[in-house]
Amino acid sequence: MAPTRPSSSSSTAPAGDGGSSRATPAARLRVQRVRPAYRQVADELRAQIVGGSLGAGERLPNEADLSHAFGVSRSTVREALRVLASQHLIETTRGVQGGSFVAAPDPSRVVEDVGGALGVLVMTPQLRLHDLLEARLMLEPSAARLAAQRADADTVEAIREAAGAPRDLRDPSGFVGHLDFHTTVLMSTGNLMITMMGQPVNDVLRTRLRRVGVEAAEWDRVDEWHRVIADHIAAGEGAAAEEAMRDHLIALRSLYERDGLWTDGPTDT
Amino acid sequence: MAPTRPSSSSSTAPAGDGGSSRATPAARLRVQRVRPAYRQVADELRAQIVGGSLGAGERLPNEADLSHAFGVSRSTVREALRVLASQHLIETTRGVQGGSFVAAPDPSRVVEDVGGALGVLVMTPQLRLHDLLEARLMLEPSAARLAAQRADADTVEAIREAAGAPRDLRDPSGFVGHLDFHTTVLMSTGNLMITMMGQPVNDVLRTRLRRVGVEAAEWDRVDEWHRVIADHIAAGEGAAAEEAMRDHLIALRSLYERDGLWTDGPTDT
DNA sequence: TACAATTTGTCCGTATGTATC
DNA sequence: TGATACATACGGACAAATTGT
Repeated sequence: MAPTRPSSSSSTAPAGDGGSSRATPAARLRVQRVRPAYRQVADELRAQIVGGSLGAGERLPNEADLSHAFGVSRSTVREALRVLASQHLIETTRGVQGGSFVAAPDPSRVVEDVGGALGVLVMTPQLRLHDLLEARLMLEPSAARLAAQRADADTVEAIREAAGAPRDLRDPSGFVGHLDFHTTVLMSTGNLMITMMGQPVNDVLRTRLRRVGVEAAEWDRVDEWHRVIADHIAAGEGAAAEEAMRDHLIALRSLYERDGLWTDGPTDT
Repeated sequence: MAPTRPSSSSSTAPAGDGGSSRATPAARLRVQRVRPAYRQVADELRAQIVGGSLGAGERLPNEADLSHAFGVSRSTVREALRVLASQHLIETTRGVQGGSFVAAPDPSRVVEDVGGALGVLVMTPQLRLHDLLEARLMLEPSAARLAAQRADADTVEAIREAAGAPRDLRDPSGFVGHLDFHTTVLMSTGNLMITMMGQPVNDVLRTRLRRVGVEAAEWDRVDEWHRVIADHIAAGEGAAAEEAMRDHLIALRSLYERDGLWTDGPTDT
């Protein structure tokens, strides 16, 4: 609470009073560019949020009060709030009872953001399809082993459902169902960090990979592999599950890396 | 180019013209909350960027033109631009020749963002220290094996330097140097995706973990382990590097999980 | 059902800082 | 030394959404 001014130790001369007196000649050396006011406000509020001074669910002062407290205009406060909102640190609603509230940490939003960032990075010289598949090949076999060691009745059922759900291969949801098996395995480790590592890759593959050119028989083999892996996990056979997942991903990799499996943009094509 | 209006098919009645005519009674059922104009503008521009319609380095129209093109005010455009800038999709500079430019995809920014998001997630019931260490234990041994298989002269030198750099244990930079070895191993895989998976964890451990209570002799053993791993990687002994890294991380885990190694906030305490 | 209160959303006009030429 | 073109910031006003009376 009680937000402090962004800079300006003098209380009689609010920072950013339309036009102010900053512009000291020392700044001409371009040692460092002044950070805009909206950034300073955003940084200050972010520090209060991540520092625990503002707890999850807590309500921020309204925009008018914030603008007065920071000595900036309401427009500037709003730009700062937009930054925080786009980082999922606050959520804003309208109306009486509305306002800006500190958002609860949400892993799924992190996964979404990373997936989005991956979408613009992938297919550049820096990040190729092969890198994604190789990274997945590093994580998911170990995840399958861990899942086998820890699976209880509920997770086993979820994995079996993800592996065995019947689907029409011509239906787009079929492809989604396919990768949802891998997602389920990640989550079955009971380790959120492992899910957050692996899921963005799966998301990018799901949204940017074409299904054209893949024979139905190949998809049947994918299904069969999933069932085998699910059986190993259900039986608690960690080493076997790891091996089966590795073999499966290697086969998938050669399937994916055939030409024409990529789209330029999202799946709309 | 040629951005379209956010909604409002009628060209004679710009959306958000101070007061407008929307407010159809059908909306009273709260089927869906209307998205604010700044959000629609941001989404439209984002679609143009990720869709390739606006290439990296390309310049967006200035704020006045954008406000005219979208039929909204400059303030609304600015809020949209703040959202895109905070997602590292654009960069804005002032002055003539300035403006908003489509940013080049930058993996390091993704790593920073994920690290920041991890910082607010960690130490909640959803994500514990043990999860981070376990996830690292899954990734880095395999990464060490891959690094050994691929290391050329330059990367070997970098790894040796990260492992053998002398440091004062009482100096904070010593701790940084310690985890930089693990970062170097990740990067030595030549696979950016693996680095992006593992580095945020290392960042969080570096910024939020205390060094107090750790004996100097234990740090010496950490150094020794790093040297052993570096030797295996330099010799191209993948299996040995993987084993050594695994043993090292297991030992580190028991070291980290002792009481009192966590700080509530960033390292300032 | 109607009305009031509160808060965000959006607009406009204006002024200033900043970088380039 | 200007002149230009851009982002940055201000302040005030009104519209829209939500909740309560």
